[in-house]
Amino acid sequence: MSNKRLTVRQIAEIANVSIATVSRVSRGTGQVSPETRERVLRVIEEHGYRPNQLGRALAEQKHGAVAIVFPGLAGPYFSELIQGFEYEAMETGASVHIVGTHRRAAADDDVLAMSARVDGIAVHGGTIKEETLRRLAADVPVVVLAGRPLDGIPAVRADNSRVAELTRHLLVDHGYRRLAFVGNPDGSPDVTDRWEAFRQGHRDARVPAPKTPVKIGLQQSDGVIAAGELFERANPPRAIVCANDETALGVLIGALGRGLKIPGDVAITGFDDVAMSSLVQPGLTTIRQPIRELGAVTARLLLSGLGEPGAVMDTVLATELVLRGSCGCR
Amino acid sequence: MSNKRLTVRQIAEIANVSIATVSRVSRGTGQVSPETRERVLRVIEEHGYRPNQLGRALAEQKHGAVAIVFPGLAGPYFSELIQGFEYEAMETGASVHIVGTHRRAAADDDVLAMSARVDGIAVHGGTIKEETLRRLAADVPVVVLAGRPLDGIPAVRADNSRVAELTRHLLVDHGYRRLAFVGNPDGSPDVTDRWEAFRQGHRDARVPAPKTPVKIGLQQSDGVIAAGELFERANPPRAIVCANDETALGVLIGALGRGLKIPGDVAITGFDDVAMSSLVQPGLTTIRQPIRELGAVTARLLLSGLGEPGAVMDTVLATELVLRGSCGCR
DNA sequence: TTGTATGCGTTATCAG
DNA sequence: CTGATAACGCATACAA
Repeated sequence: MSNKRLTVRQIAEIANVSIATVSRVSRGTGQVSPETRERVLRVIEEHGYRPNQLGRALAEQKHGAVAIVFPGLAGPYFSELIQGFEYEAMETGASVHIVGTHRRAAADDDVLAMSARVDGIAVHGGTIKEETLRRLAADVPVVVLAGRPLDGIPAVRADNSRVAELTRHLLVDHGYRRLAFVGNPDGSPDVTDRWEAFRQGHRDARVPAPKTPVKIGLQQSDGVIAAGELFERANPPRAIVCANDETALGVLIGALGRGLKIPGDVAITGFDDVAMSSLVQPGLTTIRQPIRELGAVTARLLLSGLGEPGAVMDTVLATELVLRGSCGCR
Repeated sequence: MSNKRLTVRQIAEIANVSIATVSRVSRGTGQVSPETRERVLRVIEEHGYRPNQLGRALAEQKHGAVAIVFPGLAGPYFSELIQGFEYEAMETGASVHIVGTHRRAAADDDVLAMSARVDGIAVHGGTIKEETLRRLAADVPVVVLAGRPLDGIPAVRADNSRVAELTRHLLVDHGYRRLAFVGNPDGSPDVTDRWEAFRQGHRDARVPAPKTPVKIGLQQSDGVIAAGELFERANPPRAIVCANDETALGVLIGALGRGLKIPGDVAITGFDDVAMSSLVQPGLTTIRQPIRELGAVTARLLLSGLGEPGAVMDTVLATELVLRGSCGCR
């Protein structure tokens, strides 16, 4: 186990060339005569030589790695996001550190420490304090993912304002009253935007909006818990707008478990359009955001060398309203 | 942005000492006189000096990082597993690379490339070929997570055999016949073990077992799809044993959506005991495995320097049968 | 086209 | 207790 690998020097000696030539051959840069290249290549192949990442990193003054920071990893949203990010990063040969803060106390310090190990960091909105974000950006290139630009830090996000359109659809097209919003705006820029759009939709339709959202997390289990609260009310809501599909599915499961009819007794909508949303009965009305693309764009931005004047500071990706059965359509 | 950090040399110059002394002070090793230490410490503090990770890594000949390789990141199972692993790794100051293979073609190569960047790799069962695993283990310490030991490679896993007990419970205590197993044994050691235990349970109860499982993935959406297939059969199963909770929840949602009664029309069981399982109506009967602990034990093993003679080759963590409403209990 | 020599930032050894 | 100095493995400007 753990055989000692050979170094440039040893390969150079065996192939009877200088270490410079070995380096040139192994990384394909500079001019090398065909015969020499052939010979060196054979030795490299034969001994399974691969340049030591540590030495290379030090010489090149770069880690060849980037990091992406999340609140947690649960659910298909993060999975998709990471896939998009990871794939794009791999393309350029960079490896990816994934940091889940899991609302740990030391999370901010961990992220700061991470800055010493990577060439850039993507930070998901709502994971670390703004102050920490600023300090981080002083050490290393940073992109905010699913949040707003801050000072010189660029952001990549989806168009959450479409929730206003969805809300208007429920109020006007279906004529529902007594809507509820499920999701906690505190600490999540996405949820904040969606809650605001929910209220905007009410204003557009000239219907008074609820004063407070049902503050709860973004996982499916949170949705079940929210359902428990909402359906026990004396005057339960006619329609429930959830901050994401996961909670919407949780609410839907809670409703189904109570024998409620959807959308007959209650309409439910989400945000994301994850795989489950088109599979449940009835299908979940939601807003599709290009999650994978979000991750990919973030990675590209991070790896394209930020900070030049005239750089893109805010990238907002389009979203799309997807009408299925759970809102009352069809 | 990206201010250039100071080096040992500059700190040494400012503090009027040698770089050796700065190193000693900054890492707290060796003997330094109180006055000198004080002075150097002040300079370090003042200039916010932190040793460059690249230089340190090269000098110490270690990366200070470990990796954990997964098939995908979807679902609470992986989230929990990673949390357990990450927390334990952070304790020792190591950072964590998370690699999702996402059934990519180049996954094996990516994992191999990863070996040049870390001090150890935990590989989840069913992610890469055995051959790749062996080559990997030649380069770097490896632990198999949720799989079986291979050659010299140790494994950490949960006791899947308890599925036999669960199966027996359904067959004997509840007297169900026509059970189905949902999950694809190919490529997942855990599912293989559970499928085998399912058959063992039938043998124990002297009931003929189904010849084939419903081969499908481990996500909730796969469960919904499985439900579609199972409930369309001319002779649908009386009880469904799922390879994990996610698929079980998917099946349950599919059943609920069709208006089926659980457990009246069909009993459903899972494996894992994720948060959702105690929240759905009826509660999901399942087998609890200590997911977080699984991750933690793996990290500890990986960081404790493997490979000595007499090392632990196989760690099997206990699981527990959790009876709720979905199997017919209560 | 090829080789020599230097730098990258630390840690660690060995004299003093 | 402190300081020179040698690794660590690679990339690259500069010479030949």
